[in-house]
Amino acid sequence: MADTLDLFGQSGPEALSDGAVLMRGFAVSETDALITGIESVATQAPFRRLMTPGGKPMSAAMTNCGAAGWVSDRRGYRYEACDPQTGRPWPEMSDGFRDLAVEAARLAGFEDFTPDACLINLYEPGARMSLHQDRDETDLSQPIVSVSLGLEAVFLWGGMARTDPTQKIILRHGDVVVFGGASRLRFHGIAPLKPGRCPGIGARRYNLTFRRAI
DNA sequence: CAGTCCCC
DNA sequence: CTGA
Repeated sequence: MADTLDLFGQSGPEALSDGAVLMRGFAVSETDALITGIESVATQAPFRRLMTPGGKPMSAAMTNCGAAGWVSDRRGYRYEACDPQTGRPWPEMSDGFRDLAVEAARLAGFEDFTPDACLINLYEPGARMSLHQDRDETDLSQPIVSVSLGLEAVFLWGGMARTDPTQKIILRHGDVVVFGGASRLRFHGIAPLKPGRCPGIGARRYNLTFRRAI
């Protein structure tokens, strides 16, 4: 069974912790549509490096699609219906994006995922994301679905306290991580991206994170 | 008060 | 520092 799936670059869901599941290669067959979708979003809402509340630019660039988009500036973190840079609503979340996220959540044991936000992070070599929690969403009973595309990255999977030890997990093109339940508020991050190049995508990693924000 | 997704 |  596992061998058959492995022929297609996939394997069964793998538990990272209580409520957190890694599905290797789950999104590989959707690569072309996902990349096209990201490029379409980026033409309407360009990637930009947000400021942290402390006033420093993040190293990963971000954009969003869906009814709500995550933003950060000197006033804090929040979700906004419109892109502050253009004043227009964030681009629609396509059915293809939504269906992929809902199906991944379902396979991970979360039946009623209704995402309204997709944050798209663009990492270039050297970019990172320090340990943080996703806690700006209203309904913490809904999971986060994270899709990795392009260059591989070292995912830091921590605990409920910032100082808890972290597990290092290599996330490759097409891998999907779902975390919810007891793991919904775990600290997590991304180690500085190593240089490299991915066919068709280049020296970049995209990360799509689907959330129920409002 | 709590939060602090930054330091390439 | 900001915003609940």
